[in-house]
Amino acid sequence: MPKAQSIADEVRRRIVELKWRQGERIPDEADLAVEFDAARATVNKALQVLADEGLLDRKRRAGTRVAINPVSKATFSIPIVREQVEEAGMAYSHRVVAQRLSPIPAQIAARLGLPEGELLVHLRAVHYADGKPYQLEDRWLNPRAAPGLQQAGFRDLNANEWLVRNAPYLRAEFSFSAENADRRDARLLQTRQGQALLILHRTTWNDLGPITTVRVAFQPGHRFGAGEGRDHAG
Amino acid sequence: MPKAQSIADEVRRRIVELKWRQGERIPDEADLAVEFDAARATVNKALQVLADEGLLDRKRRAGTRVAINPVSKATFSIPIVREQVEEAGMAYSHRVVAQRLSPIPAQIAARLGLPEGELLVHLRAVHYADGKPYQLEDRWLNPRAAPGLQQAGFRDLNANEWLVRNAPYLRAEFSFSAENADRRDARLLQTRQGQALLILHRTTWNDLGPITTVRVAFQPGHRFGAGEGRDHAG
DNA sequence: CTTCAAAATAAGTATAGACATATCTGCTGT
DNA sequence: ACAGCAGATATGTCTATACTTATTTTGAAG
Repeated sequence: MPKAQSIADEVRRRIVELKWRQGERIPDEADLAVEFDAARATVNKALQVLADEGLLDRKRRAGTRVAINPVSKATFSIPIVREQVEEAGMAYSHRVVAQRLSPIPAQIAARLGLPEGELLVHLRAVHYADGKPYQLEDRWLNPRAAPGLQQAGFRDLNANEWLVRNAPYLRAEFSFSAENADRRDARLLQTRQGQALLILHRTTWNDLGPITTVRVAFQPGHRFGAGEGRDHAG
Repeated sequence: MPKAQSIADEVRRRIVELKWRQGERIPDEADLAVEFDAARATVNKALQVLADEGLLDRKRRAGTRVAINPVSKATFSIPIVREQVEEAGMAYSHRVVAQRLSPIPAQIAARLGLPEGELLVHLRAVHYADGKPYQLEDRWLNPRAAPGLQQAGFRDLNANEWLVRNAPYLRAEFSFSAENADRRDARLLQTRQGQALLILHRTTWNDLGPITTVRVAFQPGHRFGAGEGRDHAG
């Protein structure tokens, strides 16, 4: 095991076992280097890891303190829905329900930071697993931030897959909420009106501007998990 | 701006602008060190950052490639609800609805990795903002993993706050789902039965075992956001 | 042509040394 | 008492060097 990592583990252990308490100052890098018989750079690396994890707060001259409230990093992948379904051993299919160039409403404009009424591609599609609705996408696409999108053809484009493979992004925003299924949601997901649905809003940007924003409505009962250090799907 | 960071930014730019495409091999550390006039250690640090972000896949001898699978990291903190409410300029209050030592049902046992029937503290509480229900907690606490919990007294304990301040954890798991409010949810959140509720399940562990698992039901309409990512696509 | 071992390679890790920079502490003079 | 400056100090960053380790390539032996 790498030395830096074993130092990080030991420091983590001391924090979890309350040997070093929240808000308390811990020995400086030089002292720890002596204690662990390592170079200062190695101790520095270990402590930086813990600071990234949110366990330590570090400030020049002021030293290193145990963070007051720890932060958890969860990892989301933006999955290719087809692969996700197939990995679960089910047959994937996909249907584009609607698709046209359309002026964006105020709410979407605000989310994207574009002027209201700008023309973007509006796409509604359903992903199926073994013929049953799996998730429902309501998506706006900005061809200006994703050159090549026009050529990809919109007729039966699987936007999710095309974007994952062709449009790297610099920034993303996620939010979760819950909504009662309206008439359309219920019809497309083949469930009853009023059914509680987990809704994920996701927007991505690159240096040319917003790429896409999407509202994903999951199949009733779906659980979206995120555990520390693990890759998870959605 | 630190050199390592500007190298990372430049590499990121080349990926986003498709100069280096997915799956493609990028120059090795030594070559990049020459190009950017830096030591190899500095280039290494920059590329490690990008690999952590999920943008690059690195393997000894095989070199560094642009990652195929997009991964986005979002950071959750476990908030102190009281502070969250007060920061929004509202008055916080809190009510413990039920609380007793109770054998855990199978579902909770499975989630915690403990034997069914083990005695844990079961707690139900409501957090209020300006007198209106803000969120509803249904929590199981393991005193064995959080010594001092007994002394903290369960009568009107704000478990959320006590835990954040006194029980650092090593691992956490989150999941989101949506549920229609049942009778009890509706009563405690002062909403109608059937209302779609965003549900967060959260479990934390330290080296002594599971600390707590909690089901949080948010006020109707609540949106749980997580921003900041940096990778691929859609 | 196959198998397997040795060589080459690129990343992984650690080190000592140096300098930069933020910020805390204490001193100084008014 | 107080403002402001000077030093001290802990972390931030970079470099050159060395050695380690996983993996691919090569090439020799069967």
